[in-house]
Amino acid sequence: MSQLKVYNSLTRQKEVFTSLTPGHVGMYVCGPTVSGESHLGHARPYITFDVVYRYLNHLGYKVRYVRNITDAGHFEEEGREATDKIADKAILEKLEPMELVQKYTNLFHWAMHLFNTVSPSIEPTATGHIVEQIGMIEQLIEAGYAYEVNGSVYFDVKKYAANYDYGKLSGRVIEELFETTRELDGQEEKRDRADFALWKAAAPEHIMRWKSPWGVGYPGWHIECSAMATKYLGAQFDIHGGGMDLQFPHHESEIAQSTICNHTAPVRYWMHNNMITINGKKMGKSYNNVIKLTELFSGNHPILEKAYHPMVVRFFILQTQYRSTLDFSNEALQAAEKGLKRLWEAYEALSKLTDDGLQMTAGDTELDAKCSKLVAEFDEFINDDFNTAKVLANMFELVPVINSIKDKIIPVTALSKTTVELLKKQMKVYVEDILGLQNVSAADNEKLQGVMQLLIDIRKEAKGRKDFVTSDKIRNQLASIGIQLKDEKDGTMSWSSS
RNA sequence: GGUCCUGUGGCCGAGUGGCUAGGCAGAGCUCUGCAAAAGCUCCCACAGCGGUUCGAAUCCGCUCGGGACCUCCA
Repeated sequence: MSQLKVYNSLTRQKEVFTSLTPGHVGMYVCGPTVSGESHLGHARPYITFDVVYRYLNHLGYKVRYVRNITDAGHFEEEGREATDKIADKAILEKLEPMELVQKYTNLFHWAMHLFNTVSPSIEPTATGHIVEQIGMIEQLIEAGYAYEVNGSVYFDVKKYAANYDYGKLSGRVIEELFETTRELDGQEEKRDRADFALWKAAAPEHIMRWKSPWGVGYPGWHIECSAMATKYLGAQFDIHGGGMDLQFPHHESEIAQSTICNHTAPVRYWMHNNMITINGKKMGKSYNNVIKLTELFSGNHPILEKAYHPMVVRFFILQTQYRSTLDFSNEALQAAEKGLKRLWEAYEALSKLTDDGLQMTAGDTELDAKCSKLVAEFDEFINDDFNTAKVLANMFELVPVINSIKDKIIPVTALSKTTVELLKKQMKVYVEDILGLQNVSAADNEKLQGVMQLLIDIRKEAKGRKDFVTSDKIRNQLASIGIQLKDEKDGTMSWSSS
C-alpha cells in the first residue's frame, strides 16, 4: 500500500507523512470565532480536517485533535478605536458577551453535528486560557522578542526576522512588510509597522477584560493558538490546519511566537484548505456574499433556489480536492444532491447483495479485475494528499456495476466472492468511516415503513388487475410529497424520500 | 503597488509529458401498462499565441482573463 503524502504549505510540496511520536498524531485546527454565525465557507476546513482526522484514525494512529473556539474576539485595528469584536456585537444585541459566545458556539456545534463531523479530542476556548497566554507573553518579553508600551505588548518582528525566517510560510518578503504604507491604529506605539499585538490595553468601555502584568486588557490575535497548541500538543506537533487566508499573518505569527518560546518550529506539516467562492469571489463578511449555514439548510436566502441537506454540502465539498477553490452555485449543489443520492442507493444495494445461491466465480475476469483495481485505488488516492475527489470518482465507476448486478443485467457470478467482499468492506470503510457520509433521506421509522408497505401492496394489486388509475394515483401523490416509488426489475417496488 | 495562485467540455470539477477522470445537465436506445429508477451509447474539452519535445491540458515565454494574501477573515 502506498504511503500517506501530505502537501506541506511550509515546503510547498507533497511530503511523506510520518508522525513525531510513532503511533500518535497531534493535530491542531483553527476553530471558529464565535462572534457570529458560521457560513458555508467555514464548513470547508472543518469537513476537510474531519476527513484527515478520520483517515489518520483509520490508519491506526491515536490522534489528539485540538480545535479551538475563539471566544475572546480579536480587536480591530482599522479605523476607529480598537474594539473587541465580540464586546461590540454584544452591545448591539444587548446580550452579555458570554451569552452571545455561548449562543454561537451552540449553533456551531449544531452545524458540525449535522455535517457528521467527529468532535475534536479537545476544544479549548481562548477565554479559558488567558493564564497560558499571559505566561507565553511573559516568556516572549523575557526572551527579548516583545516589548510593552502603555499597557500593550507587541511582538518585535524585526528582531525575530534578523534571526529567523519570518515570512517562510506565507512567502512574504520581510523588507516589504516594513515598507507597508498603510496607516494603522496603534501604529505609533509599535517600534515597527510589521510588529503585531500580543496584548492590548483595554479601553474603559471594553466589556471583555482581564488583569495582566501590564494592566487590564485582552489578548492579541495570534497568541491563543500558540498557547493552546503548546499546552495540549507540546512544543512541536505534527499537523496544523486552517484556511489559506490564515497563512498570513495568523500562522506566520504563530510560528514566530512558538519558535521563541519553545525553541523549535512548532509544526511539521502545515495544511491549508482553499476558499469556497461564490461567482468566483471568496465568501466573506467583507464581500457581503455570505450564506450562513442556517440559511443553507433552510433555503432561506435570496440566492438559494432551495434548501440543501448538510450531507449534500459535505459531499459537495469532498468532490473537490481541498486545495482547490470550490465555486458555489445552485446548479453545482443540485448536481451534488443527485450524485450523492445515486451513490448512496448503489451503496445500499451493494450491502444487500448476496450470492443468490450461485457461485461467485469471477466469470468475467476483466470486470472482476477492474472492480478490485478501482477499490484498491481508494487507498492510493486518499494517500495522495487526501484526494477525496478521485476516491469518489472511482466509486461512481463502480455504481453501474453494482446496479447492473442488482438488476441482473450482469450475473453475480461475474465477480469473485473475494472481490464482492472486498467491495462491500472497502465501500463501507470509505463511504461511512473516512468520508463520513450518511443517508440523506430521513424518516426511516417503523410506522412509515408500515404505511409504505401497505401502499405498495395496494399498488401491486391494482397493477395486477390493470387498474392503472389507482396505481398511478398512488405513485403520483407520493411523488408530490417527495416520496419516489420505483418499480424494480424483479417486480418488487422500493421507495425513497427526499 | 508587492507576493502568490489560477484559466479544463452547457455547469461543477480530477488530472503535471503519451493512457476514457468523475458528477450534473442534454440526445438516442433498452427495460416499463405509462413513468421514474436503472443499464447502454453519444456529446472526446483543456484561454490565446509562440517555444521545448518523437509527443503537452500537463514544461518554458509572452498576451489576455479570474482570484487570494499584504487589514478581521475558514
